[in-house]
Amino acid sequence: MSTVNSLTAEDLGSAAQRERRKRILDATISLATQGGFDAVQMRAVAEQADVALGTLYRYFPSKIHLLVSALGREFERVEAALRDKPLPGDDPADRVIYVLKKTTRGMQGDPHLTEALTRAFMFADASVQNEIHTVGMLLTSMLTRAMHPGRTDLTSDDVAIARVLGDVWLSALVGWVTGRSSAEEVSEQIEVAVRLLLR
Amino acid sequence: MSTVNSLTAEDLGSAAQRERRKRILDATISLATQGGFDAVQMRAVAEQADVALGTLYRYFPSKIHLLVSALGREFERVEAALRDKPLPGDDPADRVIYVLKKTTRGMQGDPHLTEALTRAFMFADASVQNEIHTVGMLLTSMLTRAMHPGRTDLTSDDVAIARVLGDVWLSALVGWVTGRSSAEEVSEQIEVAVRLLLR
DNA sequence: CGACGAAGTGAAACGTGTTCCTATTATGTC
DNA sequence: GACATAATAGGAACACGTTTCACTTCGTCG
Repeated sequence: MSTVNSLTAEDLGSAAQRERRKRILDATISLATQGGFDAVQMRAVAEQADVALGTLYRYFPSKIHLLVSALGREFERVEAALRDKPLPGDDPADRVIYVLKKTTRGMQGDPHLTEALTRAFMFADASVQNEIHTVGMLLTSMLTRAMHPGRTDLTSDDVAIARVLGDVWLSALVGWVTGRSSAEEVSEQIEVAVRLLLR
Repeated sequence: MSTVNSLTAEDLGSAAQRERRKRILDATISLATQGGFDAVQMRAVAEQADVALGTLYRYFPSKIHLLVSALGREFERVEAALRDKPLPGDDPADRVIYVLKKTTRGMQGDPHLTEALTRAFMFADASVQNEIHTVGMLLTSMLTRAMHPGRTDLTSDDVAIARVLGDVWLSALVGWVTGRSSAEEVSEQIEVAVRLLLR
């Protein structure tokens, strides 16, 4: 494999290494929360994580890898939190709207963090494929579960709809992050897309 | 107005200035075509456009402004080319697919250029609002025209659908640019979205 | 024509992502 | 415990976007 990858938690043998990785991601989230994309400076991350710059680059080969990995970890938390409880809402549309809006509200509560993670996600190129794929799968599976809780045999249309909804949600988020649309507009865009797609 | 803006063609009084602006955008497109986002280096653009670096920054306050402005100019060309001829296809779905696929094919013929412009569009923040807005309007109007040629009274659903389609198209393009999906997958994503939305 | 302000030039300098190199420290093996 | 290997620290150096500044050129007005 010639792709440059971030070291995942499983790759790391020793507890000290997992601990280092965690400190790095914590520092990333902390800096991103305070000042957004620009505040996540590699030297600052290294210092706050108490790690040398070279070590940081050994764990994450670029700032983008670092931020997308952090996004992945956050998304896993969200997905895990949603996985267990049953979702409110009587039909797929209601449940999907619930999930997307709840997630959106969560992100809007942390504008800087959201800005940093979204920008990174959008700027990522092919070398970040793995990390991106992780996030994409989590998003799709959150949406399909909301559409059909507990169902394992999804039609290709189900998956296609989930994908389109994911696209719309991401675009809306980018619009919000970049100051082009308000929180209400994001909400509305999601509702409209859901209404158009889930009947 | 406190926003930092690119100088638009209309702002520029003298012919020499319009000429400079054109040279800058030409150089941008040329470099982007050869080597993509990374190859569009501000010093290189300035040199190729035969303009001082400071002047380049006076015309376009950042690399992102520069690239999004270039995207706007390219989009205007495409939109103008489509505006006049009648579109093939008997129903809205066929015509929308025609427009999106034709545009997509055009962009895929110039992978580096597409990569550069798409990355810039996705990375743009609030300070690029105006330039982004131009592009967004062109895209929406291309799509609504494809849906209902010649119609002026569009329903809010028409606009909403066009917007969702635009989102899907952009996401698909980002996926392609970043090596996550193939040209066929982009095609397919578009068709699926159109099929789901236009009935 | 001459003066004055705006626009353009050229080059230096700064900030931050990234790379590289050497010395030091952990880690695992016999 | 001694050694080989890998991982980390520490820091210099490089690349490119961006800023700054002193100077020159251009266009316009009196």
